[in-house]
Amino acid sequence: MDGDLLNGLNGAQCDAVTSEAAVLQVLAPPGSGKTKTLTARVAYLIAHQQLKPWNIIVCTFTVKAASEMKERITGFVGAEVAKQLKLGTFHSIALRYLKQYGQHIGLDKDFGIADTSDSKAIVKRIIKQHDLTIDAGQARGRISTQKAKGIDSEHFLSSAKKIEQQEFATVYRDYEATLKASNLLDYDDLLLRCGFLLRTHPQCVSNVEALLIDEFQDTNNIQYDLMGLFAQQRNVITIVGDPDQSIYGFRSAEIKNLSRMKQQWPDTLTINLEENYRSSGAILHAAQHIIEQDESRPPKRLQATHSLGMRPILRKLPSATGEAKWLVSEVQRVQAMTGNLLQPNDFAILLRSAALSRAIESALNKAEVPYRMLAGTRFYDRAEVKLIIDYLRVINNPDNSEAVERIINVPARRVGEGTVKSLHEEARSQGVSLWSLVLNTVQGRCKPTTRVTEATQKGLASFVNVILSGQTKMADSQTEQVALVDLMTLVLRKLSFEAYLKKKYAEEYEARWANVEELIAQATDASDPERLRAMLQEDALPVIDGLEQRTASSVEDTLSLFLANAALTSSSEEKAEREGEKAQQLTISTIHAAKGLEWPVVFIPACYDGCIPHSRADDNEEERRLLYVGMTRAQALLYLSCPIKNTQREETTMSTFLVQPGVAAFFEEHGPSVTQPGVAGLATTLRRECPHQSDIDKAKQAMERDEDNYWPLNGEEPLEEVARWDHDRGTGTLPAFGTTRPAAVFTSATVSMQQGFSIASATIKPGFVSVATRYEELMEQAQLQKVDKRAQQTKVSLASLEEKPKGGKRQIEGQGTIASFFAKRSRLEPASETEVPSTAISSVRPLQEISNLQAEPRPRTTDPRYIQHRPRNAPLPGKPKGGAYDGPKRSDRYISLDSSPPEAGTDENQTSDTLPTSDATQQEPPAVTTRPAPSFHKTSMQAAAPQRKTYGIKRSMNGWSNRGGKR
DNA sequence: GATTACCAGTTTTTT
DNA sequence: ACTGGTAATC
Repeated sequence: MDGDLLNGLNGAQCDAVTSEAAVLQVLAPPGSGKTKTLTARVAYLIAHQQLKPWNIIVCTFTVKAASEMKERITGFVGAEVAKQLKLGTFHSIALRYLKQYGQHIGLDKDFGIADTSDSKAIVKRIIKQHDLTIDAGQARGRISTQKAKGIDSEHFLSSAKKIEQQEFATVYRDYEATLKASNLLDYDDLLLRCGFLLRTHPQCVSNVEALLIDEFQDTNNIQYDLMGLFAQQRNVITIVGDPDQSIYGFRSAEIKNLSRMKQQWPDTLTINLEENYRSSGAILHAAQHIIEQDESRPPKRLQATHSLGMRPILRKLPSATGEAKWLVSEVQRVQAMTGNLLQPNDFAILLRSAALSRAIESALNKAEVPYRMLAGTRFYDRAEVKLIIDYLRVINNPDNSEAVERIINVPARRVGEGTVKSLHEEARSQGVSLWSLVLNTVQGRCKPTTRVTEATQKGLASFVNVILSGQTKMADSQTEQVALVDLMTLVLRKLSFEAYLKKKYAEEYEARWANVEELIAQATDASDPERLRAMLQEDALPVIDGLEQRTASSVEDTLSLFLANAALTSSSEEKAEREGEKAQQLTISTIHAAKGLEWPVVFIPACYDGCIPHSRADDNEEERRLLYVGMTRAQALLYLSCPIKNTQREETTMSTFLVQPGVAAFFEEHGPSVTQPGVAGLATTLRRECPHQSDIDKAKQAMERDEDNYWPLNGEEPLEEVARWDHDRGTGTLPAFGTTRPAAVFTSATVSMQQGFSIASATIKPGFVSVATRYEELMEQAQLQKVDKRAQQTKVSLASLEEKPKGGKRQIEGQGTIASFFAKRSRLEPASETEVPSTAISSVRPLQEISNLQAEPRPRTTDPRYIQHRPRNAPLPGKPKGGAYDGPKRSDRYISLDSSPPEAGTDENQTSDTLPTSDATQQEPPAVTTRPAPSFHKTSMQAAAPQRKTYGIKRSMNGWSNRGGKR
């Protein structure tokens, strides 16, 4: 037994699993087997301490973490036992307690859950009603924060002084009143009320023998309280967490809870896990370097167990679209060059915000790379599903005015916004719900002051009819057997829902209807008495003597349970995941949603200031941790990239986290050359079988290029793109280089690999180098570069400090950053046997200082293979110097399409302040000077260019929200 | 004449 | 998906 359980665990993990300590903290960095340890401990508690699974509570923060945890525990103890555990998100566990014991604190058993849209609508209405000036979104956030801190609306009211606070107090109070009137609890209420229940009725948790919490660094104060309350009987608590991965501060997570826990239970045992089993050494070192920028953070050990592997990549690209194209080409290249060792499933693209997916989706679609969205819009939030759910909610509880308002005119019934507002207001002043006013109007019992046209009256009647027949059906269920699914089909039929979808979504209709079918399937599932019993049992809390417990009996109960679960789950995702296993597809996700997961290859695009760190974030440390979390998802290959222009075509500055001293040393500036030993190293890191050389060769054949050498390193447009621009417009006479130029060969090379170690030279390093030695080297190298760069760095950061406000004359700052970034680059020269960066730097330096007439501190990589890709580095023969070259920095001054380049004088004046240089032209590499003049119009063209390229994909569709269940 | 329906442009992260 | 503006409609 022990053998099985502890198999494959290291010493520290074993200690954690078998610890006799009552209160245990396991602090574990990414990839150290945190979840594995937690699941093994659950199994251990059951097997060795004879705890009953139904007396164990396991809490996670996200739905995905919960299902992952369940899966892994099932692996240990089998499905039967796993099912008996009380496992779920904090919210779902709180929900179970409230559904089953809520009557003890005066909670109606049919309470619904106010989801985000409900609370938003309520707050908005209150603000409008009182003519307040505060922002609805902000107010909502503040309500949540106040609740999380445990300050209720009354308490807040008494302490409010300023007008602005008074306003907020009003909103808060009315919001609470509205929830109460509609019999709703919001997300925070679930936790708060559960806390209240357990405080006043500790018997509810008298059975609990152990509590385990995953990702503890994300707990907020209420959740912390709940922890103590859940465990109040025996105080047996195990938590795992990592302060470095705390990324939910916006949800009031408190890292301090870790130390608070130690104070509350002084005998808390802390075990640190230090070994990372996930990522290659190079990835880990880079991530570690970034997280250590936070100086307030206590130093922590993180031991790599894998070999160094390939250095992460930090790539510059011209634009979001360019970045997306490059990204896709790298996916394809790496896949081919590794002889299909890597499949689409092995790639993930992690984003700071979901909206960034657009360009990437286009590129993936165009290249026909299959992909899926992880945690896009939750299933129950998809418009068509939500609509049906809302109908059911109203049938279940017509006093939910927010839900009524959302569905009253969908499908269109000629009941417009104005009418609804007015009716709502009237209902409020009469002290009745919107529904009863509408009902009375339709049935002729009252005449509203609101003007209602004949058509509108008819529309209202048909709405009332749907709801009433639904309610009748439910009432019938007392006498005959009516299932949940019957109710749903009734609603669908009454609404002619299929026809409605067809009309509204046209060609997208199928995917929409598929979602509805999925919903029907779920309802069918819940309607099957057998399945229903199983589900209820799984949710059921153990019966406790002398404590009254409610259980679902009627359809009504089933419905309200179903709806409550719908508000908390994203259950179709499991299904999507299962399907996802069959079909190979790449993953796109937000970094937040990717927490706890891992992939062999990870891309993190859009690494610029304003995105990471996000411009609206108020805690930059948290943003840094977010980047850290993203980076540590990668097992073997990590790509960060930064378009030099954002989606609004403004110039960007690379993320502050990535321009800090020493960072550049950890990255390559382009994708790796994948060699045979490199593939072997990858295979080792991923613990997979190495593909045959013949497979690699075969895959290579199909590739247009086998190196990441199409996009210039400095982030400018590739020559071919520029040529195409000109050609399309009929003004250019290119191309100087064929579009199918043979791929360049990395002679002086960079990331060649041997036995999993990256070596900065093509010269293959003989013999074995220990991880430790390599690490030393790397650190030394970083150190050297740090010293070397201090000077430039100060310059740059000063510049960027000054330029904090956006807009204006960005170019100086931007160029400074770019220049310094490239100045840091050192490994492009063939290094000596033992890679000594400082040498490399000095050998590169002279060339870097060369500048052309433009006086642009453009990066000067010495690598000849890139020279031909830098069309716009040279002064343009016989033409004014501004032109095509000054794209980004002038973009704000060119709005319309302008075919003549800017006056030379202006440009010179402007740039000469920054960096006066003279003789650069002569030293320009020959390859460049022979190149014909490219476009002058890039900047203005871009500004005037059609807003979007659609690539034949409907752009109206925000894939993020729709893709989830389809295909 | 007022309302409703449709179209175009922008979006932090999650229960 | 949400907002705000304009065209179409009772």
